[in-house]
Amino acid sequence: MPTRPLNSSPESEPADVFAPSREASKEITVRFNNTGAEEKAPERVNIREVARQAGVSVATVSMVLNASPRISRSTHIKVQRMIDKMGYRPNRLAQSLSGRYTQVVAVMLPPLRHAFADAYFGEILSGIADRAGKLGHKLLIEQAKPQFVKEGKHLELYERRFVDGVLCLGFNEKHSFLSDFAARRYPMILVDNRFGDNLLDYVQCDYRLGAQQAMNCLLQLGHRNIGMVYAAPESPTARDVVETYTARLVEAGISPSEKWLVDGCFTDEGGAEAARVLLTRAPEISALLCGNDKMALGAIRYLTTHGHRVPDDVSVVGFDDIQHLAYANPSLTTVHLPLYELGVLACEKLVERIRGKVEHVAEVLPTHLVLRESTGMMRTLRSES
Amino acid sequence: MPTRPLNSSPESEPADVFAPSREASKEITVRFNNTGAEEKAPERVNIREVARQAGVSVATVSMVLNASPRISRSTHIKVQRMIDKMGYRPNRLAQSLSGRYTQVVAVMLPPLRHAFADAYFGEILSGIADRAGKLGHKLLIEQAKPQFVKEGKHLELYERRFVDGVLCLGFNEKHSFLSDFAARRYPMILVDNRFGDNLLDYVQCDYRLGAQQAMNCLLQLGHRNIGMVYAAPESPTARDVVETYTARLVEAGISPSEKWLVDGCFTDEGGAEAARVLLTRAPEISALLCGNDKMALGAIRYLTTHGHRVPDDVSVVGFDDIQHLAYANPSLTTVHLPLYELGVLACEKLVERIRGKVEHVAEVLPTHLVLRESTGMMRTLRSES
DNA sequence: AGCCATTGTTAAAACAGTTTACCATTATCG
DNA sequence: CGATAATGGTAAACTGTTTTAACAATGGCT
Repeated sequence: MPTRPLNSSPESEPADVFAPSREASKEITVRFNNTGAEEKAPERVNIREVARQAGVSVATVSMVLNASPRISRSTHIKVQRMIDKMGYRPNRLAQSLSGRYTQVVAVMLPPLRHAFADAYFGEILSGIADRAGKLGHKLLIEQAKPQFVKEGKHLELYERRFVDGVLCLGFNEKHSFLSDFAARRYPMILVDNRFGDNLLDYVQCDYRLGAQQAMNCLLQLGHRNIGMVYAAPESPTARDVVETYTARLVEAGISPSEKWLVDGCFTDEGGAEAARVLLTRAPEISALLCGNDKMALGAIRYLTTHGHRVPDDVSVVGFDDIQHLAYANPSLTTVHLPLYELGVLACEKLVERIRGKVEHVAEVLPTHLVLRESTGMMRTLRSES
Repeated sequence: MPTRPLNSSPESEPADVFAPSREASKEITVRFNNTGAEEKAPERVNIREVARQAGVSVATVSMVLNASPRISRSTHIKVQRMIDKMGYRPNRLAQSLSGRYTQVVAVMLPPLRHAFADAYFGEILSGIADRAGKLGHKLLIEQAKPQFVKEGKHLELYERRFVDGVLCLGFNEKHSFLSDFAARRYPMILVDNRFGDNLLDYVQCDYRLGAQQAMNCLLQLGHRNIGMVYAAPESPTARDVVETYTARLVEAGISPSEKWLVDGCFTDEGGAEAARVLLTRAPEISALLCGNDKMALGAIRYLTTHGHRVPDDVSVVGFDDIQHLAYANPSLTTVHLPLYELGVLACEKLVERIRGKVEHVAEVLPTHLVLRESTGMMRTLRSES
């Protein structure tokens, strides 16, 4: 999608955004404060004040703010000028209280220790944040700690009118509290996952397609004994990958073995350990498909430090295409998930759902393979050629 | 709401000239509702409803909610019971509108492409989020894109009453808009940085101490020709490190050379490139101090792939101690920054500042060295022993 | 008994907007 | 020319809470 500069330098903006006149008045304000009179220093102006100064009713100012067609051009200009002159900014608490929407959406993260420092979540969040900004929505972040859910705070988010809707990242069918949202018809979208029964709204990457792309690559390179480091079997999308992996093996006339499958817990260390287990109990393996890049990296680290060259002895394919891994050594061949775009889509669809423009959300985004250095032809084929 | 009946009672009562009881006419409404249909499932209950059912005034319910000591024990229990029974949740838009605080704080991130996926920001954010939760505050995230600042949206955050205060991560003196907050006395705390004039509130790690710990380590291992990969010279804390590095060299009787200093831009690739430049133009270097872990990692990657063993030929020390790097090969000796704790402290202090409990915030947290495998005795010393 | 505190409760006035029903003007048309 | 429609604007009701001033009902003390 948008290809932004890697180092977008913020100093491109002018040094002083505001007119010096405003700065001057500020100084006066501060002095006034210091003499100890009243702390009404920032002098909040409200809609009534604007209406009086513009010589119109409060309703008229409100309609100007909301660009109502019932206001004539001349009145609109007159009022808008006064708004600018007085520096009036509508109080959005009052707006939301009397209106229908809060214009805030929440992002819920799972209770992992490093949820905020995660490359996978981060990429999705970037997309969400960008689109939310464009749609005039603010973003609230919450981590769904057990305590949080137990106290029903996830429902309070709506019921106390903190937000209009919620995006849930990194949850799976084990997190039954997610059904609470649907039961009350509160707008919620599951991001990059779905529930088995498809009763919950979701947007996700096409993990089946991704797994096929990865398997095609390995099979075409001549690999037949392909191991898989999976994770989170309780997640439908993760199961998609395993199922596709198995199906492709069968299609290629290879009978998949239980010995070729190990859980790597989505972590770096888990990936390393999984590689150890796999190559110990199934030395015939010449390629590994990993459920995410972190596990792939861990696997490569284990392999290279234990006498297996990558890709000469063992090929490795990852999943995610997280940043800064193009520089790894060897650089990782991986299935690119359009996570930024998924975040954008999730936010877009959530707002549509909030506005009642759609009833149900179920969207899938295609993946593609990024061929780098961690994959190669199978050993025997290479020596033959 | 769009379909708001102006006249809340369905049956048109004669204008109740004598009855000042809006409450009375509402009772009819409610009875009507209750005996009528049940289709309006979520049926929002408000404080008036609770008051009527409990047979007390709205003020009393409000005081029960806020645990006012002016309410008798018996009344408190009676009202609380009704609140629970009806599942009443106070509308926080109304609470904030009438009250002094929104109970929301914003976190501002710099306009970097991967700001949300960053291990450094993520660790601080974890601390902020945990403490905010404990203090009953919600978290809003914003990325300070140039456009955002240019339109004055950072001030709107307060002026339209989105938040009570702001925490700014990853900014430096070049970002002059930060002074806007202080000029208006809006609560804002700079996290892990400060402005030269110290007019802005801040909390930070003790970078001078950290740099000393790192230099002590290298000097004690016998290194004398120590290079430095720095970054962001416009940031006071980053300058602290460079200054301390230079000072310690001088103290040890070593004259620092300009050739030993290279900017690595805080990135992995920058670190690799910096290492290349340093070892090309100053082959005498036997140790590197890096301004963060990412650059250290990049440097190690360059070194190990270009005939320099780490730590046998060159020792490397990082800064940050970001997670999952303990597993790198060789694992990284680094200065641990208490980023989680810094986040907690920042949030704590911001809320104190909002509440008016403190006037100015300036806190510094100590660092400590984590000795791992990327450092070793200097070559010549080793061979002597 | 009369007076002053103390205690617990309440009516009403904020807070700052949006929306609706209604009311003047003009404009259109048979 | 008068009835009807369209246009532009407004008063007041409404969103759901906190807070303050006032008030009744006790209790303690001369």
